[in-house]
Amino acid sequence: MKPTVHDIAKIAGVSLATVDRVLNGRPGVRSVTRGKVEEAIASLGYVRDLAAANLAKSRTYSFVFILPANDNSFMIGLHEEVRGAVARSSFERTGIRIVDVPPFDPGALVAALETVLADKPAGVAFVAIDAPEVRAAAERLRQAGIPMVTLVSDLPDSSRDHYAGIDNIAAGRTAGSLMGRFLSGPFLAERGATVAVLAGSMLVRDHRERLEGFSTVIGEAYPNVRILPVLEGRDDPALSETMIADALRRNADIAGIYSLGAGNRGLIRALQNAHGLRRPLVIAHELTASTRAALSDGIIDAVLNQDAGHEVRSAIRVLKAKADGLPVLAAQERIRIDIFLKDNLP
Amino acid sequence: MKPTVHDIAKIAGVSLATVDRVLNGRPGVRSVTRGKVEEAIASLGYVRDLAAANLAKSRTYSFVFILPANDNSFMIGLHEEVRGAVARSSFERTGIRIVDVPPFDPGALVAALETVLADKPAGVAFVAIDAPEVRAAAERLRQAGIPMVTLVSDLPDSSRDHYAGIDNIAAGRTAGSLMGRFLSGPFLAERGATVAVLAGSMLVRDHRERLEGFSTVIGEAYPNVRILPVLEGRDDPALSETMIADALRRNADIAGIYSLGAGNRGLIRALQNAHGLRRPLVIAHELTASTRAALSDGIIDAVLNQDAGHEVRSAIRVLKAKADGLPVLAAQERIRIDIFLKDNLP
DNA sequence: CAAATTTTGATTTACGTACCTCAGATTTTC
DNA sequence: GAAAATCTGAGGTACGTAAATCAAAATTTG
Repeated sequence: MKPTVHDIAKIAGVSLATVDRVLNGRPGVRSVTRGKVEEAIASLGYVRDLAAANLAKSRTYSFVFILPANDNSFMIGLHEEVRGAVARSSFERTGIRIVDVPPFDPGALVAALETVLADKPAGVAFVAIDAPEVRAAAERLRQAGIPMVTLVSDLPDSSRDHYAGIDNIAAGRTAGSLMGRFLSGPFLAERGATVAVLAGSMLVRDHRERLEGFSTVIGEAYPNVRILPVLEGRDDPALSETMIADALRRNADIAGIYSLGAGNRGLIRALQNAHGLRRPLVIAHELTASTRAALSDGIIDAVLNQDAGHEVRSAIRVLKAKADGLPVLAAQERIRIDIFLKDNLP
Repeated sequence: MKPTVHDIAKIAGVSLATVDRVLNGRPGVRSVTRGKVEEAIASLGYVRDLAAANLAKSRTYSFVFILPANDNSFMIGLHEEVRGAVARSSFERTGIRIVDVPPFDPGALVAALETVLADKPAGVAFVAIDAPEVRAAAERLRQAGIPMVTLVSDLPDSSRDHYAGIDNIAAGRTAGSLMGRFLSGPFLAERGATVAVLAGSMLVRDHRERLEGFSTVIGEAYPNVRILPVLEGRDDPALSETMIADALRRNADIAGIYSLGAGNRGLIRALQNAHGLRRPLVIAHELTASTRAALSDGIIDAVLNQDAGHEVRSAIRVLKAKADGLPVLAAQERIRIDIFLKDNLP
C-alpha cells in the first residue's frame, strides 16, 4: 500500500497537523521536528496523492492562452485546438481563458501579459514575439511565480519555463535537404537550379530561423542551387499570389519554391495559373485544407507541419506540471516536425 | 460550480442513496424514479468527478502488457518505455504488469492471453500476431469485457478496441515515394534503377504491408525502378549482413535498399564493408542508436520511425478511457510515421 | 519567575464519490 | 388482508489530503 500522511505521522511520532505543516511549507514547526518529519517522508518514499490533494483543495488550474488574432489557417486551427481544450477543461480540473491580441504587435502582447499578471493565473501560454519589451514582461511574470510556456514561436534566453513548438532551424534544414535531393535529378546535374523562397516576414523569428536552416543546407550540400532574394508575402494570400506569379514570370527557370510561412492559398493559386511552365518543386509549411489538397493533387511536393493539437495539449501538461512543481517528460513534450508527402497524409 | 450528486438528489427529489444506485447501475430503483434521476442528471449536465470516484474506490487500473522477448533495438526500446510507465504508475493510479512471450509464436501469445484472462485486469495491450487462434483468444477477452489495445502490430477485423501503431501501408508508400524521388536524379532518367528490399519475415503483417505500400508506389509512379526479390533476414543482424553483402556482390547495379524490418546493424555493417562500390540510397525503419549514427554519417539516407514512447503512453491512455467508458481523442492517439533525415534528428 | 510567544497535538470539517446498513414505505404475491 | 418482496430514504464511513480551530506544551523574553 502506498504510504499516506497518517503513516508519516506515526513514523515521525508527530501529529497529522505537523506533517501537514511540513508538507505544505506552513510556519510553526521547529527545525528539529521538521527534520524528523522529512526523514520519515524520505524513508517511506511518500508521494502526495495529487488527485486527493486537488480534491481537498477543490482546486482548478486556471490557465491563460494569449493568441494572435491572425486569420491564416494555422492560427485558426490553433485557436480551435485551444477551444477544444476549454471544452474538455471541466473534466481536467482546468479553467482556460483565451485572450486575443493583434498579430505582430509587441506592445499589445506586453499589455496582455500585464493584464494577465494582475489576476495571477496558475500558468500562461503565449505565442511569443521576439522583442526586448516582451522579454521584460515575461521576466515580471516569472518574478510573480507564474509558470510560462511559449507556443509555436519561442522567446529564447528569457524566463519562460518551456517552449511548445518545433525547432525551426531544423525545419528549414529539412526543407533544404528535401529540396536539394528532390531537385538533384531533373535539374541539378546539368545546369544548376534556381529556388525561390516565400516568407511571411523576416521580422518574425521562426521565419528567420527556417530560412537560416534552409540556406545553410543548400549552401553546404547543394552548391549548384541558387536561392533568389526572399519574397515577403506577410502571410497574406493575395500578396503572396502576386509575388509568386511575378517571380515565375520573370524567372522562367525557377525549379523549386520553399514557402516557409503562411498564406499558402495564394501560392497555390499562382501555381495553378502558371500554365505552360514546367511545374516547380514546392515545399510548404503547415498542413491545412488547402495545402493538403495541393499535396494530393501534386501541386505541392512536401509539407512540413507542426501539430497544433499536440502543441496545445503539451502546453497544458507542462503548465500543470510546473504549477505542481513536477518534472515534465521531455520525450512526450518534444514537438515533432511532421513531414507529409501525398503518401502519408493522415 | 460543477453539479454534484447532492444537486441531483435535490433536483430529482430523491435521496443520495437512490442517485448512487442509478449512477452505478445498482438494483433497487423503480423505473419511474430512475427516470426522474436521469432527467435531473441530464438537465444539470452532471459529469461524475473521476478523480473523486477513483479516490473513493481507491482504485488502481491494472493493465497487462504482453511483449515479444525480441532482442532488436526497437523491441528493447519498447520494453524500456513500458518499464518507464511502470515506474510512473504509482502517480497515475495504474498498476502495469509486463508479460514476455517468445517472438513470432502465436501459440505462446494465445497462452499468455489466456493466463491474463484468468486474473481479469482492467485492460490488456499486446503486440499482435496475425493468426486465427490469436483472433479467437482476443474474442474471448472481449467476451469477458476486458479492453484490448494492439501495439505496433495490429490484428484487424478482430475485437480489439484500438490499435496503437502506425499505418504500415502508408509507411511503405512513403518509403517508396522517397526512394523514387531520391533516385530520380542519379539513376532513373538514364537507364532505370534496381532496388533491394530487406525484410524480417513475410509472415508478419506489418512487414507485408510495408512491402505492399512500397511496391505499389514504385509500380505506379516509378516504372523504371526494378525491385529485386525480397530478402528475409529474420530481423537478425548477422543474417541480414550476409544477405545484403551477397546481394551487393551479385548485383553491382543496386541503386537503393529499403530495409523495412529490424536488424539494421547487419545492414549497416555490410554497407560499411562494401568498398569501391557506388553507395546505394538506403531507407530504413526505426530510429535506434545504430540507424541514428548511420543517418548522420550518410550511410542511411532516411529513417522512418514510430515513436515507441508515444505508442505506450497512447495505449495506456486508451485503456484507461475504455475502462471508464470514456471517448478517446483520436487526434492525440494517432501514431505518426516520423521521417528523419540527418537534418531533423531529435 | 511570570508573561508573552512559539511550537505542537488533537480534533474537526471539507472535497465528491462509493458503498454499506438499517429502517420505513410501497408494491406485489398468495 | 397478511406475508413477502421490492423499493426508497437517512445516515454513516471511507478514500487521502487540506485547512482550520483550540488547547496544551515548550520556549523565549522582559
